[in-house]
Amino acid sequence: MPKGIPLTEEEVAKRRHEIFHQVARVFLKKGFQETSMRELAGSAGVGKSTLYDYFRTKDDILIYFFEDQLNDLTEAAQKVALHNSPADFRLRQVMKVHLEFLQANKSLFMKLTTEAQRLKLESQKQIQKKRHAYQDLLRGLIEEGIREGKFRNVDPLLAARMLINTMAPVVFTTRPTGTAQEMLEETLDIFLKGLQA
Amino acid sequence: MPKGIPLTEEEVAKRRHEIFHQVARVFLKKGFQETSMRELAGSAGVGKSTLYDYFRTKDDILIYFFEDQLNDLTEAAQKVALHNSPADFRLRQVMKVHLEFLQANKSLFMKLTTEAQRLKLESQKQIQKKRHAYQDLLRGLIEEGIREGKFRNVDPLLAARMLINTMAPVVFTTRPTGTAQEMLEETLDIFLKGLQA
DNA sequence: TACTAAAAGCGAACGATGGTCGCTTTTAAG
DNA sequence: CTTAAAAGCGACCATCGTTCGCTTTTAGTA
Repeated sequence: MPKGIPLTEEEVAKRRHEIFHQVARVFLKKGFQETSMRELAGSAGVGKSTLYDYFRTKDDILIYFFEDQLNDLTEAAQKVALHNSPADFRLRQVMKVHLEFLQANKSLFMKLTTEAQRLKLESQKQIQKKRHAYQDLLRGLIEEGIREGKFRNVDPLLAARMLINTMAPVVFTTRPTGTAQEMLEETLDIFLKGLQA
Repeated sequence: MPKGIPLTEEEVAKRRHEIFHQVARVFLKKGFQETSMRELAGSAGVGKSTLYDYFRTKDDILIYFFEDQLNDLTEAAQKVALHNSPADFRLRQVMKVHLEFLQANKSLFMKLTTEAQRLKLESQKQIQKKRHAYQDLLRGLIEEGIREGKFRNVDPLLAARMLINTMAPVVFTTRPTGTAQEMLEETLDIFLKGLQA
């Protein structure tokens, strides 16, 4: 990277992604909190301060990519949610997309989700808004299902939060009862049957 | 506490409880990870090393009491689970006991549950066994419900984990949709209807 | 009564951490 | 050739969790 010439925003974003994927290799193995900035820098082949040139704090390294992925999930889910089919079918499709995200790239999003819950409380506040956006998307689908007579009259936000909070721990567990796909399908079955009108 | 005379195990346990409830006052406000050993010691009116005389590590302070409460919950739930009534009714009663635990002492167990998820990964392994014990209790109830024809044939461990993992985040939320009682009741409704034969 | 070992309590010190400061090198503009 | 600006980064800082070893108190023993 030549000095003396300021980087464009694209170059900064590209550099962040490069650094992230390099540091991810080490922290996904031993845990984000268990990995020091010195170790992260070493695995990216840069100096410790370089991390601070691209990220405000240590927590921001994880937040930046967690939010990136959560945005992608919300957008992908939004596309599915806009299909012209019954709400319960679309909800099921959205949750399949969610599972795909959880499992992609050696469960990167899954692991980021788990690590995000272990960040400092201040850091978690930053993520909250984007989590709400995804919750609201599911809430909309559940509301449609209620209007269509497919779902009974439950609190849609509660149901949305119930579903989301169930996802990661049910799939990412030390006591699996089947494949991730099977566990998700069964969880969805129980949930959707619980909503059935 | 007189020196020169070794403390009995009861005295040690009593002392631990005293210290814990003193340190809890400060870390429940600002987060366990956000509170230093120096601050914990100060709030208990003891020296920093005194904490190490009673607890092996910082994490052990929280683990000791989290496990204590989880044992109490499992025992209380066990008593309810042994009643002579339909399994679906008993499951509902057990979850009421669970909510009582989550809400007691200004949500002490709830907050410990949340903080426990932010401990070091090694520390979390320590808690796992006791978590499994509670999961197995609910699994047993669900299995009975299936045998009684009250529940349909789902994987009982998956369903148990689904329910437990739903509890804390649904009730302890920044986006409540009612009182804790109401949110729990509705969550249980959705879940039990989902299991219905 | 004096001595001694053992126990509780604890502050100084240690090695490690996240984060900052300011230096070095490279680059383009004038 | 000079200069300002930018990227990169290691030494340094304050604070952390944990350990070491000291002080005080106590009871048992000679």
